[in-house]
Amino acid sequence: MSRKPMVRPGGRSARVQASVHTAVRDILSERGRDAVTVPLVAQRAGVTPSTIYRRWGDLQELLSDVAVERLRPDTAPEDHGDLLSDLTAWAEQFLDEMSSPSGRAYIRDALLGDPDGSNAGRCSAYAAEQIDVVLARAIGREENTPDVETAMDRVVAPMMYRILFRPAGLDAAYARRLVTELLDAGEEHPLP
Amino acid sequence: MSRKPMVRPGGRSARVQASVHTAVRDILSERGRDAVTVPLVAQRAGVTPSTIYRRWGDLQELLSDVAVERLRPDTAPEDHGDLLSDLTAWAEQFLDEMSSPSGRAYIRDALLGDPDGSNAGRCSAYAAEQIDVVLARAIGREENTPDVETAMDRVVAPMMYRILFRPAGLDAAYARRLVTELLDAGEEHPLP
DNA sequence: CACCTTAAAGCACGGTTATTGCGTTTAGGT
DNA sequence: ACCTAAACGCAATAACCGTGCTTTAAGGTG
Repeated sequence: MSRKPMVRPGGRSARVQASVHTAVRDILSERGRDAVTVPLVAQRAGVTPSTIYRRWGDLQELLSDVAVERLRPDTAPEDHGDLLSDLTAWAEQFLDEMSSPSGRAYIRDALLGDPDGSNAGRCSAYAAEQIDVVLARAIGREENTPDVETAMDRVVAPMMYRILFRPAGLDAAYARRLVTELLDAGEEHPLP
Repeated sequence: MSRKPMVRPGGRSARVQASVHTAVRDILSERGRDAVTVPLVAQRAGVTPSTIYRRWGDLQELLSDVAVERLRPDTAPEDHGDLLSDLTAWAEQFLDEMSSPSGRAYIRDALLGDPDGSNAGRCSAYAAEQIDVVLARAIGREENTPDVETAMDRVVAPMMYRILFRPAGLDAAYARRLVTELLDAGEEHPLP
């Protein structure tokens, strides 16, 4: 019996996908979000609009797809020797990238064309993965280490909430304070 | 000298605004988000499309406007006699309302048509206001009480983050746990 | 109370976009 | 080298978005 090919990752398909993605990013950076339209993306990518509708089905799904790829961290968190330094540096960089106007726009796009929540879930998984690397290092150093869920609740969630709902008055000091409070709380219940 | 009338709140304008808002809510609940379009809303509201463009300028701004009004709490938090009960009850109700499919949709709409972030800021202000009422009661009872910012970071932000980015596995127990952890942390540094 | 000013709503139209049917190309397997 | 079907290109259609101009009526004035 023959295997069913569910998707064609090679050759023309891959070329079209890459071309469309870069076209979307270019238009976003050059003319802003409102200028991104299917015919324009298609023209810039050297593709017909119908191709985009067949592959992505919707402009918002395409934007969400591009946004998630854009928000994926391209490098592992740096190692500064201890948990406090590692988490602080990561949180500062995260807040800096995400709170920029383009960062907020990408987050909103990722949330938008996402009926089942899988794209937004992928964004959250990226952050959890990065934090997990940092925490695993700390465990290796036998430091007192919170778990990933607590770190997400105490550090990532407050930053993201403020980025989305209260974008005024966000700075690196806020990120540092969240990390400090997370680790201080852990210190009060030291492991035996 | 004469005062400049900046806006006309009475008579026809108010009638049109109410009619358009209810039309949007009806279409949202009957046919879903994708069916909401300016001509359809206009037809249902007994209004011409140009009126909507003049007043709101954009479909997303209209949706954002309706969403914010829908998310405004219509009643003060109930008084259960102590801070733990009050905050727990409020958090459970908040999570229940916001994590529903329609709640998530309204939140996304409020975030969307919102270039300057004022609508999203209003949503956050609603929650802060409700929490402030609860905390003010607790202070009146001379209970040990965290401040509003801490409560937002520890309770509201984690719930909202999970609603938006990780909608699976959310229940009242999570809300209770967040409130308990917030108040337990405060108990460790009792006021003199 | 009648008049005046002007914000707000209605009307009609042009331009652009979203969307689908059908034929052609080409990737992946036999 | 051939075959199948997945993916793409072309073209046409219907719907929507957005705007200039006209008409209505809200709120103030003499």
